Amino acid sequence: MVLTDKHNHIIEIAEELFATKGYSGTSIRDIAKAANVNLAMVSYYFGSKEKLMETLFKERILLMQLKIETLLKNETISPFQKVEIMIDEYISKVLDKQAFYKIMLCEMAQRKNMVVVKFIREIKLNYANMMRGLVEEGQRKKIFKKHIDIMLLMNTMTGTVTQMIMNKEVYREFNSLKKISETEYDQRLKKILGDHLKKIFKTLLEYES
Amino acid sequence: MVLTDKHNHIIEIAEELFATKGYSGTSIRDIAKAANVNLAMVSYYFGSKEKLMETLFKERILLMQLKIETLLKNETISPFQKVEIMIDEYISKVLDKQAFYKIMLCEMAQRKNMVVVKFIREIKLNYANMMRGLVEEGQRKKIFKKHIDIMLLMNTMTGTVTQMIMNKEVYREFNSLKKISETEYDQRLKKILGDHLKKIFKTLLEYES
DNA sequence: ATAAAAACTAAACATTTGTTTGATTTATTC
DNA sequence: GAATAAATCAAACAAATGTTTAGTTTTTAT
Repeated sequence: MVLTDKHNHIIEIAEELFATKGYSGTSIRDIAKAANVNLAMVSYYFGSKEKLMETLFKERILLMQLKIETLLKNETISPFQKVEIMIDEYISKVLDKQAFYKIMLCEMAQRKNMVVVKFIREIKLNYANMMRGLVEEGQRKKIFKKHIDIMLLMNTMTGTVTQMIMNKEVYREFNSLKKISETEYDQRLKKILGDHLKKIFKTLLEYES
Repeated sequence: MVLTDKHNHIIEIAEELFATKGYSGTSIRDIAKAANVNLAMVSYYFGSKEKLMETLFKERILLMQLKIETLLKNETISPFQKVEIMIDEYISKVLDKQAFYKIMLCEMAQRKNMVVVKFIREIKLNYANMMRGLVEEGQRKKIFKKHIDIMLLMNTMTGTVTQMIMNKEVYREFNSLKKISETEYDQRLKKILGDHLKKIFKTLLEYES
């Protein structure tokens, strides 16, 4: 299925609405109105609401994949530096596609659409396998500890980032950051999260020196 | 509003359905059928679907509050031991009410019902303030570092636990734990999460010795 | 320029939705 | 035990839902 500009436009609108109102809470009429297209066009383009959701996931999944094959082979960078790069890349991706991440989170809880569940599984395994590659390299070089629970580590990363995005308002209020703009806050968040997660990963991965 | 056994029964059924199908994805007919009561009874008892959701939150919020006032005053326990107790208590609560946590997570993303949003804010602030009490004690006693980002720390805790619950299947497959039962897995999870989070909190809170 | 295909539209379709009604049964009160 | 209140029920209600239809306009290909 080749996606035109119109396809992508509808997908983007749907993404925003699904994130804020949920999949079931968003009607095709909502999407059509917000996207400024005729009601029938959504079914015409995607077949059904369900298929629209699946297409959305199929599209976004590509953007979400961590691509660090070349990074893995690079011998001039230390294993932990690679981990740091991976963390930064992950944070950037999520901050860039916050709406999609919210949808993914809800769909993870409510395993209703099996196609979607499969996609999420795919992302999770991609992350974990990527991480496994990095960890094993560090272990071979005797820099990283043995017996690392890779997926637990990944879940600390994804969970922390997710919670910080979901709890923006409370965080900003708790830390008196109400004044700064959303984009400036996101910029700060990137740094805060990066530093925080790198510190955690360092202590859990590297041998004490 | 005094809740009878019938109220609580409907709430429990609704909790399970909301968690697996989402609020909008669950109809009053679904709830009535699963709870084995007449369709009209749900509106009769709670007024509306929305009010049912709000009652559910009002009920669960009480169970979720971390109660460590007495713990805080206890002078025979070290600050970090108190943190450990708080972590364990949190994990127990979440594992005990997984369905509710899933609902909370989705409602956090889709801030549709303002009453619910207010309740979630309340929980978050309760956690953060509790933690602040613990951290400040440790800082006064020169055991904990200065400049702790309390809510970031809390979000690492809540996020890690949430992700481990949401990704059970993937985690079990990735670690070849398909054989063991759900309850046995939850038991293991409790220990794994506890150890993991305590290690993280230790390095982020305490001065290196 | 014309025929065929694709894009688009308004209207209609059958279900499903949350909620209410009005009647009936059960429980409580005096 | 009669009167009142509460609980329960089947049925009905209007509104909203996803999808389809049948007709129109626009684009493409020859």
